[in-house]
Amino acid sequence: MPEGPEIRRAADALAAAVVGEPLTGVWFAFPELQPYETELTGQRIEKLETRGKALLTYFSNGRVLYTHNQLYGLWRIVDAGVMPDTKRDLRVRLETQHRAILLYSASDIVMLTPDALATHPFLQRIGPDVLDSAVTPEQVRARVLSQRFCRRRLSGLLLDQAFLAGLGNYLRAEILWQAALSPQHTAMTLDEGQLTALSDILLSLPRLSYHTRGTVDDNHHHGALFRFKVFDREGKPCERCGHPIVRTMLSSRPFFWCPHCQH
DNA sequence: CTTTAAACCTGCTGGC
DNA sequence: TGCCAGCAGGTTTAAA
Repeated sequence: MPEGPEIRRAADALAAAVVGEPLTGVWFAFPELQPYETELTGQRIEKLETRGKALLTYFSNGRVLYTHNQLYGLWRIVDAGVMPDTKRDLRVRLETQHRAILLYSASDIVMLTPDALATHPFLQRIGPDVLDSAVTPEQVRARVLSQRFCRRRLSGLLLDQAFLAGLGNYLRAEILWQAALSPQHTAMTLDEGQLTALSDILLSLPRLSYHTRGTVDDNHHHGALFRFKVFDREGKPCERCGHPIVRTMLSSRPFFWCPHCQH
């Protein structure tokens, strides 16, 4: 159940485990990927990168594996030869001499080439990645105000990967709380101060989550350093004003906020 | 054009 | 204990 920071964390851990080592075993569950098992064996994983919530695994023969965890995908790292017991369905296994990386449950897995990345239906459509250090608050501000997005309510806008890639449902709630904004705003109803705060927090909060290890640790257990202020805290007191956090549905997703101090 | 709803996908939780 | 409905931190598509 990952958003941008959790996917990037997973990518970091996977890279540390297998990048640069020759692949001694390659296994795919999906029939359309099985033809690649032979050609990838002996190759190396050169790097793993994230684009929003998508993860790209680059192989030394020029292939690129696109994976998206959606709600339920799970990457794991194990010692070579180990097959952990789980009820989940294994989809990808990439093994080196010492370590193997396993992808469970994900249903959105495609083999591409670097040239094909630009035309992938998801990658071609997503906006700037909030974890891309080249993206600045000024750029975000301009994007919020652009003709394309300025009429969208923040409740839906922040979930739209075409606006900014990597945000998800917990970040939506946490960002709007941090900016003290109602989800009903559009860019056109924000004053200068609100606009500046929002543009800043849209980047700083995902980056904080990433740098504080996200909401789950590298073994996908809860208890990491990033603490929710509103998400999943219905009824608990708002840390800013003491009034109870409210749960509602927005854009067909659970939304948590403090109606008393988010305006 | 924007927003909402439903579908798809898979795993987990809770109620009966 | 077993089964099923409903839900989830996602995305796409259709409908309103």
